[in-house]
Amino acid sequence: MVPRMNQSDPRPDPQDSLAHEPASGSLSARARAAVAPQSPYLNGLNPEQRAAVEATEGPVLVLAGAGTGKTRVLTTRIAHLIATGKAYPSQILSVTFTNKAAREMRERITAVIGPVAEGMQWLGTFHSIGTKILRRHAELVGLRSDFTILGTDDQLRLMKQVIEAEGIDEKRWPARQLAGHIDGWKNRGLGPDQVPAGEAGAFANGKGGRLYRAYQERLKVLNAVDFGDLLLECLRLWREHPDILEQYQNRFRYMLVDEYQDTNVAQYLWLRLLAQARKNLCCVGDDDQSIYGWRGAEVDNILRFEHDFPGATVIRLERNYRSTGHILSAASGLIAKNQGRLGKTLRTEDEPGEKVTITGAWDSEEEARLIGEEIEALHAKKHSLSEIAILVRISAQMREIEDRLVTLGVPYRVIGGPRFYERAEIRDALAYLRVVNQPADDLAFERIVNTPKRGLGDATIQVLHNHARAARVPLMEAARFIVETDELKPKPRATLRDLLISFGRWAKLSETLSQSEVAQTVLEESGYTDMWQKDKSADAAGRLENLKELVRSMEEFPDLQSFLEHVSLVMEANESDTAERVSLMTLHAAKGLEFDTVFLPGWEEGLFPNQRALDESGRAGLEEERRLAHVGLTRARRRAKIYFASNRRIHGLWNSTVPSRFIDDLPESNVEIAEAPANFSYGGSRFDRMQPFSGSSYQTPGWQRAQAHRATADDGGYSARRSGDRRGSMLIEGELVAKSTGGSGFKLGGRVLHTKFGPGTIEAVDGNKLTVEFDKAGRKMVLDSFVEALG
DNA sequence: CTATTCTATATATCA
DNA sequence: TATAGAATAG
Repeated sequence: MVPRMNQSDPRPDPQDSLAHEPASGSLSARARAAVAPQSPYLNGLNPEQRAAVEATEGPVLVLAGAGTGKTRVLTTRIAHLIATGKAYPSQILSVTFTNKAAREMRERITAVIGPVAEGMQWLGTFHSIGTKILRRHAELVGLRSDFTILGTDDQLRLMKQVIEAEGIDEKRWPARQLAGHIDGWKNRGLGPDQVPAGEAGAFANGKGGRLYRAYQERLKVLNAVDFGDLLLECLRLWREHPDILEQYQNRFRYMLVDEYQDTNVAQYLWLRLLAQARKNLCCVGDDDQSIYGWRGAEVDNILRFEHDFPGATVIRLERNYRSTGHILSAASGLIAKNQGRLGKTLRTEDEPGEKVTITGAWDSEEEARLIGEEIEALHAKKHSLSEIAILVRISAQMREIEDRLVTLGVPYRVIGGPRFYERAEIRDALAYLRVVNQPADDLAFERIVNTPKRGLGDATIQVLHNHARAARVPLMEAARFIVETDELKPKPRATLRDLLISFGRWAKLSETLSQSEVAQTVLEESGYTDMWQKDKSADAAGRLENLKELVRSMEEFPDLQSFLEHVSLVMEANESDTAERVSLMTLHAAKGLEFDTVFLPGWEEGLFPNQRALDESGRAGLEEERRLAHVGLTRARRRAKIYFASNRRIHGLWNSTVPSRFIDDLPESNVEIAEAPANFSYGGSRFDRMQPFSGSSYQTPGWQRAQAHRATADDGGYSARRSGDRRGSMLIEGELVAKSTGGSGFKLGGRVLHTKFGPGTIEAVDGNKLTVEFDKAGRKMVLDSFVEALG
């Protein structure tokens, strides 16, 4: 029954070989408890924190406001459980949301109680723990223990296939949308049979439920799960096999959950099943920091805790150790406007410090400039750049700010960009390795059959698919069959045969070479590395660098299998450089971090609070946005600076905007309005002045787009003329428009200068479109508004 | 089959 | 504006 243990888990488990002492540590831990009744690790905790650590029995909810020492409580509590001998490290289940959090917690526990903490095999994310459990009992839920975990892209591809197989028009009912529904159901712990009839009909005229079921069946055939399944299948396992549930209930003497406000229904059910027996469940969280409702988190879980777990102890941590008085009061005043909260009042013993500043800018460009100037000023006053952060609502805000920082030469780092393992080149490389490791991995196979391009396009794939489906075999096997027939034209047939032979060879290779050598070989022989070396686009070099990094990182793993396992669950960009840099990130990415100075641009209606959140979730959406604002403010230790702009470009078009209602939510005594900058000239947007033209051809999307282009891309002459006097812009617009519509000024054979491509010769003129042979960049089709006549 | 052009679309993110 | 995916031309 209990299949082989996870390979990455070499330590014997006291529960598996019952009544054995763990290898090391526990003796010393108990000795420590006996010798040191004073428990030094408890020193320095405030009374609430200490209560939270010592309330070991029964359900406990710790409401930990921002900056109140939450992590400290969590780690000390675990240390306490171990040091007092209440549980072995292996008997404590400790769940976090990110691997990073798990890693940090392990480190901090180790710092308190020493290497005993290494024995905490059940410290991890919901997903990693779910995986571990599922691998042990895979066959009970219809999987093999070496199942693959699908990433988002594989998931989508699979859903697309399912939709097409059902004969539904994929364009009318996009896979994206189906994925949204299925994710939603999984978040709520609903299997295909439990989806409410009304919702099952929400997709493709009532086929939603059926597609969900078909998708799950396909997953089983592929011996694969998606992220949601890692929890859902655990639930099913435990419900259908109470004896197994009981094993785990007995094993986990104490359970701790971090960031409880972020749990979804499935996670709640998962925890509740486990906690039913012993009830020693301690959840730590902050309802005021729940910002993931859009991906299924239920604030209700935390609001309902006392109801769900009768007799629960609730402990509030309200003493803030991070921010100065004004910042804290501003944040508290803001969040107090929310209805759905348990209620806490953060307090500090720190000085009031600086007030929160609010600065209005003319447009987002000026906003970026002002922020840049302030950063330079702070830097001149010897403030560390790594103690400065700019937190934006949406990542589209980043570009303008980055541009500004680049011009100023301020070093910065973007946190939370595309994850390392989500990058195209990494996913491709992994797909190769997956096929080598598991030839039946159809999704991976399909990803790379024609990457790099080798002439195996849609047509060939279609043939493979037909065979695979008819014979009910993996694509790889179907391919083997087909190259023996003459169904394919000679060329693709030969290419496909070569590829198959290569895969055979690579699979053999992995018996003799180390996995990183195999990877190196595969990437080279497949022509994948070549593909990027030939690519002369700007980011190709970075991609090659990433591939090298991937190969390097493989060396740390015992074999390919466990590497792939790790990779599908974790893998993060290892840019832990400590260089002096300003941090730029979204508010979501900022949760859990803190900085001396925090810039908060874009506090405008529609952007923040975000219109879409309002449209989709009404008041709940607004409250979540407000919590996000609260999170932003509470990241600041000493200075919080809010900005709004009166004009902002959204999807390339300028809109005039209204300051965010959150600005009015701030208590007046804690904020100050920063003086309007001197070169600030009111008098309406230059775009307001277009109004007289409304109804005319100037309102066409194309013209507006041209306007938008001009506003940013066209540098040089235009911006020089514009500088200083926005009122005069009307004339300039007219002039420019005349230039492009009249088509004058550009003649065949004329010389032009383009801001990006440099000088070139005009080869053709078509309205406002020019075909130009650039001296360096080759022939391009460009809009005339991007070039300037030379000579 | 591939390369180019066109067109639709736009939160946030973590496994 | 930027990008991804689809349509289309070669």
